[in-house]
Amino acid sequence: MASIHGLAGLSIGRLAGRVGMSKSGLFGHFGSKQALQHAVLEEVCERFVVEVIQPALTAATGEARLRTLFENWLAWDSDVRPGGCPLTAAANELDCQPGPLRDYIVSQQRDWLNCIGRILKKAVKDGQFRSDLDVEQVAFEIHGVGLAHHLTAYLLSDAKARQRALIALERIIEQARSLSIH
Amino acid sequence: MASIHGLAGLSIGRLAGRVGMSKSGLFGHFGSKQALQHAVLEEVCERFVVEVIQPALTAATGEARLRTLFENWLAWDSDVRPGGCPLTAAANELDCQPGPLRDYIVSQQRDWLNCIGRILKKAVKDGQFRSDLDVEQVAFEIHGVGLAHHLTAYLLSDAKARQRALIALERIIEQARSLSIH
DNA sequence: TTGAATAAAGTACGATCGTTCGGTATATTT
DNA sequence: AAATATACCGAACGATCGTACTTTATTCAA
Repeated sequence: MASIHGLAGLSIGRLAGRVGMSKSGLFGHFGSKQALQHAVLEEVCERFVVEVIQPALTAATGEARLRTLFENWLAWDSDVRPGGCPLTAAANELDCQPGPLRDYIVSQQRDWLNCIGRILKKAVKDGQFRSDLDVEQVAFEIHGVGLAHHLTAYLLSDAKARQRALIALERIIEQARSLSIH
Repeated sequence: MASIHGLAGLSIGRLAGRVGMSKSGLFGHFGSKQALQHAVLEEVCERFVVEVIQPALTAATGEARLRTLFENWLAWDSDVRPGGCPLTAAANELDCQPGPLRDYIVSQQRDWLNCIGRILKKAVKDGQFRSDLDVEQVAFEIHGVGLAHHLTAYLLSDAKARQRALIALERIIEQARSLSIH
């Protein structure tokens, strides 16, 4: 519900109806709407770690791990959830609404970029990627590919979204591998 | 208001208060909330064309035009509007809510990608970019860089967002210029 | 000068929002 | 067995939502 209607559109009454409870019965478990929203975000983040990050950490390091992580991300984004990644939706919804919810999303977003960054650094250390690679820059670009995938798949309903995203990643990897041209 | 609180959070009462009118007085001009939301989107699109696309069409064609378009886009995204590009926000908000509003956003988004695509094609025809360039793929990637810029600037409040986006564009251009490596 | 059209305001409606309160089962502890 | 905590419900609150109806100014054409 949060991924479709947004965190603000996730109303307690409708949610209670969906799970077969009364409004006040559901409300009692959280105490406030903001606490419910926070709980939703925490739950989604936990699942994200389990479904996207952890399986990638068991894969080989460096380039292969990066590829696995990215493919897991695409699968996560287009899998069961009817509205696409709820974190991307929340990030866009809250990007200019200060408060604890936004703070939480910001920290999670930073963690995500750092996660990509760490994998890239390992690939540099292992000599797969060139030594002068701007890791944060590449993480920024990979993140952008994921966002484009989200919109292309869900807004434009374009079946080629996944393929486009994979090609874009390969292009980024290829350029991270080769020596810089000046 | 739409860029901060979303199109759903743009309430007629609050908007009327902001412009110093009564709720019903403002309502009379539109007839329904959906018509108001549609009018907002149309107004934003019109401004987007005037501020981003049109000035780029007067610049030189091909690569230079692409650069100008992209820089105009970044400026538009980070300029006056307190919540960043309202179209990106609306696209994310409506991506899974069928209806005329979503249809409108979809068509505008397609126009935008086609606009980028046409400029790329001209650059290919002029020999600036390689002849076997996958134009739609590059448009996809450029779009992704813009989305990453939006989130990096507004959610992460990262001052380097603009620089990151410009570097990413240069990388894409560089790769569109060189011959493909197989 | 009269009449029609328009713009704005005021009021009110039913719905839904988040939230509070009081009561009633069911579990758990003592 | 008694006491206590927990889970849930129904009802209600004040606020706000989008929308409709009525009325009062203002503008403009006949």
